[in-house]
Amino acid sequence: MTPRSSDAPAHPETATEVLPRDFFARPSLQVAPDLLGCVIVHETPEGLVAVMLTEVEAYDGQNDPASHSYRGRTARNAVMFGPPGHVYVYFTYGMHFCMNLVTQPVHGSSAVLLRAGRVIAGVPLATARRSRRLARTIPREVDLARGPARLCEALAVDLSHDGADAVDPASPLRALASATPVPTAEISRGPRVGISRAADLPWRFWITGEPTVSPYRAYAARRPRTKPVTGPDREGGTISP
DNA sequence: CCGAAGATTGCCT
DNA sequence: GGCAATCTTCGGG
Repeated sequence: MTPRSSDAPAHPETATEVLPRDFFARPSLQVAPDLLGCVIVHETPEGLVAVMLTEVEAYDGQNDPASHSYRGRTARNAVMFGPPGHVYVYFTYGMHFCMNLVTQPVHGSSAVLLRAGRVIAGVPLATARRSRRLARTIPREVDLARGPARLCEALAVDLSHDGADAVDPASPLRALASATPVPTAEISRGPRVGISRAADLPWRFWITGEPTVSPYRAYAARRPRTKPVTGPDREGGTISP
């Protein structure tokens, strides 16, 4: 790890220790609100980015129709069937990553989706990462990790991190305890965002009034894609590889 | 095998 | 507010 000349933390907001594995060895509905105020740190050759979690969602495995593991184990969701404290990352919409932290496998597999956070270290790096994708928008600081795919991009988390152990102190990607726990009175809860099944369950938790919390969007079915061209082949011939 | 949905986001009207 | 982008994964035929 990084050598320090004294015991004084160089960055107070990133000096807390990793959460104990037991923290995650509980049902998702208990872990989720407790994750608010906790910090995800990712150290890469580019530098360090830390995000304080402000919005999360609980998924309850095979007891939850909205969970990726509802219908059992597959190659994609295998990590959720493993030990708690590990990272489950999935790829969606052909372009986005979302990250979860695995919890107690009471119902076969469970996890908490990290929906949003506030970047508390490495703002310039997070801004640079986000800016790469944006053609006509300059990201505001509060938007850097506002939404699950943005959070992953700000932290440079992708499929290569699927299965990473977030409670290993030596891991570049770690989940740290909250320096100042969020009082229960400041936590709001409501329905999860963008899911079609079990859409009414209030399993989304966020810090009340936090500007980094993503806007709620109800599930909206996408209309069928325009059908492939049927008609004569305009190329009129074969195309050599 | 193939069709369709998807724990989203950004940009345009 | 609407819709395209973009492709993996899953489940049904």
